[in-house]
Amino acid sequence: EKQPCMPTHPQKPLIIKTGVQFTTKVRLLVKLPEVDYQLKVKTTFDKDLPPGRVRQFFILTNNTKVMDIEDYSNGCLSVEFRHLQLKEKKYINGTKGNEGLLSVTEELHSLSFEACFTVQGLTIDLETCSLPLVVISNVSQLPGGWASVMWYNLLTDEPRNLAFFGNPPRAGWTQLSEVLSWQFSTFAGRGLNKEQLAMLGEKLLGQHASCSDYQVSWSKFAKENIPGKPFSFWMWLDSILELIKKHLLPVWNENYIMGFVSKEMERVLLKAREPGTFLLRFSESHLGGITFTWVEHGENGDVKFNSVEPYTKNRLSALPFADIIRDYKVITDGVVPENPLKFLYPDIPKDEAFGRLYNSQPSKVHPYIPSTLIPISEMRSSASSTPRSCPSPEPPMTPGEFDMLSENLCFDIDTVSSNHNEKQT
Amino acid sequence: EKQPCMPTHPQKPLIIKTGVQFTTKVRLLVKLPEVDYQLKVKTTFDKDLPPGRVRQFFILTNNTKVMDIEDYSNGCLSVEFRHLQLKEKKYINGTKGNEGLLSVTEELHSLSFEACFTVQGLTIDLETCSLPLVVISNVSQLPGGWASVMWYNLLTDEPRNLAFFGNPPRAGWTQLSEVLSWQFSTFAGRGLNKEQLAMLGEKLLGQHASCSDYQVSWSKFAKENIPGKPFSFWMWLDSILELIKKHLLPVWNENYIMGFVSKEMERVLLKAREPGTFLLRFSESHLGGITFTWVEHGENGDVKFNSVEPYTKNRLSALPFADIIRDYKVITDGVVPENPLKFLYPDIPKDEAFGRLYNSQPSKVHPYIPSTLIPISEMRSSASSTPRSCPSPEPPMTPGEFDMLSENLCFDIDTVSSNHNEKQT
DNA sequence: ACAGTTTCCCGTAAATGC
DNA sequence: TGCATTTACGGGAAACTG
Repeated sequence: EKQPCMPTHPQKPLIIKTGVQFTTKVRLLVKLPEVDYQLKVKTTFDKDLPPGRVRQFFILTNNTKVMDIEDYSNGCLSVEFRHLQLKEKKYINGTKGNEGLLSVTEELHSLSFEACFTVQGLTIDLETCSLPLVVISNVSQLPGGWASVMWYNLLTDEPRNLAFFGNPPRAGWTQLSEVLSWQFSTFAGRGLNKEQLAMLGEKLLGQHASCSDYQVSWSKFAKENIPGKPFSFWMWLDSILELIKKHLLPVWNENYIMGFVSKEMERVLLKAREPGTFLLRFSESHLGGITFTWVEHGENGDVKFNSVEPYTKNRLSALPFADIIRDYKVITDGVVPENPLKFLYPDIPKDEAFGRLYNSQPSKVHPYIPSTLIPISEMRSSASSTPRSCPSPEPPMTPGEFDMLSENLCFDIDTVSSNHNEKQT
Repeated sequence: EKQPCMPTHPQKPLIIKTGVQFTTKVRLLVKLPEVDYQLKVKTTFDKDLPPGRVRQFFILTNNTKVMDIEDYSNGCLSVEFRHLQLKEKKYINGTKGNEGLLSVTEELHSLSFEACFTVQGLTIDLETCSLPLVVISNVSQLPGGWASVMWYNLLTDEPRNLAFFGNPPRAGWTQLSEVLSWQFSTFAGRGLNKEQLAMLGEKLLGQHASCSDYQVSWSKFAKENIPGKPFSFWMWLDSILELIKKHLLPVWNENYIMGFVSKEMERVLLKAREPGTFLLRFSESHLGGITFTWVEHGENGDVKFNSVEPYTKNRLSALPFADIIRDYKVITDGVVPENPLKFLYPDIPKDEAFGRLYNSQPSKVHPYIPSTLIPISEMRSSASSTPRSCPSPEPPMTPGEFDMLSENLCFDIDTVSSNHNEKQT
């Protein structure tokens, strides 16, 4: 009879952090014949949960409230609990929650609502409970918790299977990829296209990607590390989602970030384009990084690809990404800085694509000269001995002003580790 | 008989933040004849403080402990309270603490210790209490609280005058300047020299600075805003101290930051030096900023001074200050970037002074090209029409790549507001 | 409306537990 | 010892409260 709405973390329902306030609301779906007395509702966390195996929590703050008539709806009774807060139960005896089998973000909990009332001499007990909840103690556990919520909702319709992660089912790639795209459309405003999803599928499934609908295990999705990397597939993907949310929203929504593209595909795409054509791609080797790769032609006709060291949230909070693209310079042999980025793949002039997104920061602090940061890469001219385009008589750059690149890299070489994700579609 | 040690905030004793743990220790200075029973000590916060006028706090956690023999000292009894935590008492009736007269950082509180024991049928009560304490609820109040602690310690020897800020005495500039220098030597490792203190004195006292020992009021020191600025003298000075602690420690300790020097004095000093001579100075107009000013000679023999927009903690956490000095470039008319900083005042070659402090960040992320940020200012050539030093046939900087400075400033002009701090020593 | 003050809580670092 | 998890709390921002 009741329909429990759910507690919230910022935009992530069903995840509750200990010590942080959350809100929940219950509505009585039947109208009561007599409402001449107060109907109290009590919420209990982890009710009837047997001790052992998992942690248990309780509601720190006031957990009883009186139902009231909703003014805006059709007059049914409802109650909203606010400022609820969770704390872990500590056991005196040895039984410590979370015994190794499941990680804390795989533990499922629940919030129960109880009410008892009497109508015409008849005592009626009402009880209902929430969908499974994940309890975390630090925001660093939010990605793991959200992975659990996604997997549960994707793969079961049961309202309360708290043992779900004892033996979690696999997910078909088709349905999983849909969920992944939803994440991006929900949290970043634009979902993933076929090509992007294909790259993710390959990364996750390796050679099985060609199968019509390979089943992905929970472990492969969120628990095992990607071979050769210290993070799981979902951790990696979520770090990118966070990067977009905080630093790349307009660029992402304009569809200027190809993002998920293998290094091989990147080359195939750029090879035939004008020199100075670049594309934007998320780092596969580090969490939450974005890089650009551009193509150059040496005078002996060979094609060179360069990728800049990925920008992470720290760098991007010092300088917005569009400004990085606008101002990026390469200095070769300490001579003349030049911006190698000319056309966004396939052939959009850089300023045409990013012009509206540049942050013109005039910063009129009167007696001072405005100053801004500029991203620069320094390279030695390669073995192919590029001639100096402007051998100025007195070099404007003092030699030794920068630490020289210890090595010049003309070709972008894949890491040597044997991961499954270096295939080409 | 007891000697109370004091609770701590990071390096700032006598200031306690609500909800944050603190520690205190009491020692019994006389040896007891019989110690065959446990001697309990109880701590009470704001004991005997009459309600009204000021906020009152209490200790949330366990406040009673048994004294123990100190193993390392001469066997006297002592007890250390850890994990103490403060919370404000809320009154049901209208009496709300802090009634307008004093700001919360001027309220003085105290921590009391009580013990009661019986020797040979004689009951003895022991009680002692701490020096006055300031209670804050957010770190943003720490500077204000520390100002109070300094003023109290500077101007009274009373152990417990909680009404001190009801009518705070003035401080002689001589003793105050000593305290200010101590702040820098304690928290930044190097104190202030005569010239720096003279500039501060002038800033605080205006024309009175010449008086042999002008008295500074508490209000002028920490409460009133500096004329024309939205912050008090101490807030300004403390913001600089924080900037040094977090971002400028080595540079400050090498004595490379003149820091406190008026804009007039700056010019006098730089005027006679080589072009490219620069000095480092803290911003007077903004909290926690540092700038450099360098001198240039126009070809018509005139002397020009340029000051860069001050760097604040945000910028400095993107790029360390020494690297800013190393890499700073000025672009005139979008042509050729040049670093105008050559000699640290009076005549130390830049790299000789700062060489050891540069952060060479090779950042060997293999397949990528390292990238770093560089601070740049862009200027139009001035009305005196500086000829282009290198009119390259194909300008390497694309025109319009930066937002142009709306105005070129040859002379650094003081703000027009009538503050007292624009005098010359 | 507003300024002084407190609360809230993310995100990093440190502590803790296993 | 190392990893998983929790605790601590600075710091920015929102909420509070006269």
